[in-house]
Amino acid sequence: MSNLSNTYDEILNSAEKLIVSGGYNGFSYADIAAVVGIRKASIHHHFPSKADLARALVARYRANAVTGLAEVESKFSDPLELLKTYAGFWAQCIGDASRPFCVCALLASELPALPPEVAVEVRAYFQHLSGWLTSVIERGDQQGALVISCPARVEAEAFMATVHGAMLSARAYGTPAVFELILEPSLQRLRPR
Amino acid sequence: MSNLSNTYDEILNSAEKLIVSGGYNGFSYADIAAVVGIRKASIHHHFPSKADLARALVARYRANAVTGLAEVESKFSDPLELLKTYAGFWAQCIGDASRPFCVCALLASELPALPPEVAVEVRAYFQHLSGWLTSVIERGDQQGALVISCPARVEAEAFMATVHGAMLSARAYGTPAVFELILEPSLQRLRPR
DNA sequence: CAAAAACTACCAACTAGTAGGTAAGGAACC
DNA sequence: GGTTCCTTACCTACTAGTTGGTAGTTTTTG
Repeated sequence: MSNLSNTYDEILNSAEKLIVSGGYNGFSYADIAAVVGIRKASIHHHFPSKADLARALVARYRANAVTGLAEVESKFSDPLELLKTYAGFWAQCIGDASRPFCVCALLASELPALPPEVAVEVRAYFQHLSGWLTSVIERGDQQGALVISCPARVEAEAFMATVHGAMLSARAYGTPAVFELILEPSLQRLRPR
Repeated sequence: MSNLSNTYDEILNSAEKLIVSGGYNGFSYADIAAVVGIRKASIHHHFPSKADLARALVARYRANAVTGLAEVESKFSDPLELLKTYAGFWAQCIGDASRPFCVCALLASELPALPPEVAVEVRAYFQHLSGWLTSVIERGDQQGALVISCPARVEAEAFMATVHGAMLSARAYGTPAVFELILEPSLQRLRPR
């Protein structure tokens, strides 16, 4: 019986918003307390240290990604459709500003300054995502549903990098549309003629 | 008569190192003071506020990029060689850990939390780099020295995004080699057969 | 000398984190 | 049914240390 609006999750939700906009050092217990409507000390009850909070946050984020990707895979079987859906998810998140950046992409950029237990979670996210993309692309290649020009693993790493770089550009320019602009040719290249 | 080891530049140099590892909120005047060997207050003599320091830092970074790209362009005329040199520059920086990340790519990720005057500089860096890449690719296309599959501007944005995303992946995995792994097919695709 | 660049000595605000207390809700026991 | 006991979740009040920034003074230097 998980409560939809329990304090634990509300803390993680507001921390996620804050972290997405300013990174690990860009939020404080005081910030979260103000948003959630409790006192600073009460956050320590749920998350003894800031590193605990961030670790839990990234772990939840990663778990959601794992189930999310699995769900997409159960809905579509065409590999190109899978990649399009993944890219489309972010295009929408960035477009409507509901989730304008990937938590793990942001944290990866400041990885050397992160508590080790958080860094481990971030790395695991990258590994899972790249693994998923590799398997999709590999299958697409075998089925002839995708045209690849280098090993599936490399194609997958390049695709993931393009997605993250496109996020960065969209944020830098302040124009969400540039994300789709960049992704379009990447997807086009994989389409069989 | 610019002094090679004046305090002003030393402050910027150490700030750059610190910012590259932990972002805008990942460094403090105290950190810089410890590295440079002066007192905190002396930094305020050169840079009244932290935003001033960061703005000056990114402005210098951007100016170096502008002259650096112009220099590369005066050494090579082949468009593909130019792109390879740019990518190779970062491959080396990441490989020998001398400059493991682009200051502006990092700051772009936390753009919403940046002082506006810093954000402006970051945006200008992106615009210049993407403009340079566009002109190189456009020329390559006209000369037949490059094979492009979408408008030069789009190709340029995609190339820049790939570079930044590859940086992120190299940092996330902790393996510099992944940067070159990702860039290689991007360059290969542009090569005429 | 005068300007530049450093210094000492502060400050208020904020940082993560701690100590100790209170109120509410069950479960266990008689 | 009432009492005891433990747990959860919050609170107030505090700590030690850090943050960016200021005022005023001394040293260095062209």
